[in-house]
Amino acid sequence: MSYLEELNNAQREAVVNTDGPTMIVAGPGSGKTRVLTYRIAHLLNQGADPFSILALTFTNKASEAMRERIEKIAGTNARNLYMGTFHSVFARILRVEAQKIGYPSNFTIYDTDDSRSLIKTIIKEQGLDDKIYKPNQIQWRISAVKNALITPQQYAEDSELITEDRNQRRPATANLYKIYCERCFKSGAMDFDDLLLNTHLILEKFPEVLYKYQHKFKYVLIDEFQDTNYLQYAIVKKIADVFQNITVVGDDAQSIYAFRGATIDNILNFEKDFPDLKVYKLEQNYRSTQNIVKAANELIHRNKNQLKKEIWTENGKGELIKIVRTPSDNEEGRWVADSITELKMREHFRNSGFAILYRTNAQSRAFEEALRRHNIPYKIYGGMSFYQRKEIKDLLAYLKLTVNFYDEEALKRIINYPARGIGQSTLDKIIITATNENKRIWDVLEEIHYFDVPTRTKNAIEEFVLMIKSFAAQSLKMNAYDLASHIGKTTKLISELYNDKTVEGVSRFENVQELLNSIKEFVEDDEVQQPDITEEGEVLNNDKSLGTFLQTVTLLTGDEKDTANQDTVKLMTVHAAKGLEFPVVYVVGMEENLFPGQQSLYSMEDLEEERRLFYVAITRAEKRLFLTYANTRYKFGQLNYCDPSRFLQEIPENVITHHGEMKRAKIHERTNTLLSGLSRAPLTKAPAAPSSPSASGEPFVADDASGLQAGMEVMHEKFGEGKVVSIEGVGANKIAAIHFNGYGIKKIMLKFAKLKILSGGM
DNA sequence: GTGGGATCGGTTTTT
DNA sequence: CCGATCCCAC
Repeated sequence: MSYLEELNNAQREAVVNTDGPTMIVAGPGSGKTRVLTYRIAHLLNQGADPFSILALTFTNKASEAMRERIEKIAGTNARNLYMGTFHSVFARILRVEAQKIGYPSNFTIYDTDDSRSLIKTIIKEQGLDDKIYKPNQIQWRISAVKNALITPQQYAEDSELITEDRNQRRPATANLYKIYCERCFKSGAMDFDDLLLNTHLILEKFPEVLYKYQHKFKYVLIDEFQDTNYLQYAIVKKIADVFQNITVVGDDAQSIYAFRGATIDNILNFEKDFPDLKVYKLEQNYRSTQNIVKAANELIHRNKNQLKKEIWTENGKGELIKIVRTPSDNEEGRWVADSITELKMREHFRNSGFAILYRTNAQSRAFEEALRRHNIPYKIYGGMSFYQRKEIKDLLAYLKLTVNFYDEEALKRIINYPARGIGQSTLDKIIITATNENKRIWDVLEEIHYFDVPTRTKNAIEEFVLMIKSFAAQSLKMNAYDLASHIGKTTKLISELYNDKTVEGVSRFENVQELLNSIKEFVEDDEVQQPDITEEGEVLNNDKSLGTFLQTVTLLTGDEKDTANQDTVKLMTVHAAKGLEFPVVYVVGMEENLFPGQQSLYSMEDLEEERRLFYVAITRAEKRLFLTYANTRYKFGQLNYCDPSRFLQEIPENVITHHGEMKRAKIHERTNTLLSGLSRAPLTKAPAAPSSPSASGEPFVADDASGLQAGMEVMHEKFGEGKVVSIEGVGANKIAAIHFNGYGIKKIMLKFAKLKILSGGM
């Protein structure tokens, strides 16, 4: 067992004691992934059946990496592990079991966009105002209650939830939730939460199914346990109940998904639910320099909510952490690109040794531009994923509809794309008919000859139905790749893109080709995997069917290509960087209101989560760490002044060095210049109007540029004294805004010299 | 039913 | 600044 010799004592203990409930608490850089992979490999080497091992991760990236590493040690057996993200593993199980609760095994998976679109539709159908019932917020709420295992019925009877909704002036939320669930069910569709929820439901309702999986999975292992939510834990707890061979690996200090329901309670409950558990602590850090480890420790100790832990390292002190101030976001980008160039020359780092980490995806732009100008190859993770692009979703929608006629979202997307004369009003009528007769949209389409519709439209619809049915018939004879190409041709989808010679058009065309390629790969991949078989004897999950492909693809977030091996600088959010490490790390945008984000400044819990996030960010670095911030930053195309992040002050002085000091006075000078320039700037299109601020909150209309002065008076009147902390410049449509800093942030806006209070602060 | 121009509103983070 | 949406002319 040569691989065991690569481990230190604590790691080895955690690898070889494979039985019984186990918790491995592993600090950043402590070889957590290695321990987990070796533990699984060890199980296999000791003769465990790979099909009896369930290993759950959070990202596809993590599970791919782990499978590869296990394969190196334990051979091709690793391919048969039941391993993947929670969502993909449960989707696989549901493919076998979903029929028990009335879903087809070919159920569609709705991604976030599909589900939001459905919610939007429902809100409109119910005649509700989408300014009050904001689809995003409703979606968030539905997701939250699903993960708390609250059914629509329970929601409607829960006085606390009802009161909350009433206070938010959204009393119909419970009803929306109910309708949303019904519509998903009717469409044969599950959203991301449903994959968990329905798995849980089936295990609870059907003891024989529970029995089956309890005995199938003799070993259960969970990575990043601190990020599991209540529902996920409830499921694995059930499954592991018989053999009790459950291993969780995690670090409460790296819990950064509370916003989506992850809870520390799972760690505490775990100790309660499995009282005789063994705990292994991995605290030695092999990744970072002493300076970085020290900064991380001091920082995280400021959090009250934490299990006491201290990471340490035998590595050298290393370079000091460099804090960098730049005048603007663009110069921040330029500085980082310069720095990368210099380090590559002087110290021979590879491109792939660098990572630029930011808080929000929107920040990537400046770095992209600078890197491109410096001819440094880079790769951006996250942002708009490949599978969210319009052209991809369009083709996928055809495929989805072919597999599942009832998929409402897919249907709505492509019934008139490319245009075939079935417009919005026709579709509206059909949907109303379907709702009234309690049918599905597809049923109405199929029976369109019974309804009163203009002949032209009728023909168009009949032709459409016929086309989709013919695709479905062909799907039985063709493989997924041939079918997809056939569909692309028949629908003119591909030729439409091919004829578009704009830059975007060409890239869309290429994207579709890439999708076809990936389907081809999927079809030709002859990796053997033991199939799942239903009680009815149906063979599932080893086929190359379109249905399997579609379910897999929806759960894929980004490009799972082997980009890790390419020699490129990596750009990503801090969230996406979890589990990764780089010799040189730039954590950028270290500004108050950005990192920590402004929503987190008013709650202790949220601020602590931001701090854990920052902890994750800096512990990605092996040798060099740069923390940069800009004095000014564009937001919605408008200039803002920024303060350095409080987190910068939480790093001990003796491990940092500064670069690019800018005098405070100078900043104020610039602020004032802007201010005076603004008040002199003539604002066009000023409507004639009364000139006194109204107390009712009605927009106050000023007649000219003096509106700015008037605006400040309104501010004082409404909010009391405050100082101007930033000004957003006069943009394309003459917007000016003042940020006030009294208790919180107050903001007003001058628009066509019309004054409006946009947000009242906290 | 379609396409163009004006207007409004919005930024966490992921499966 | 950028995309979604609304409104209007064909």
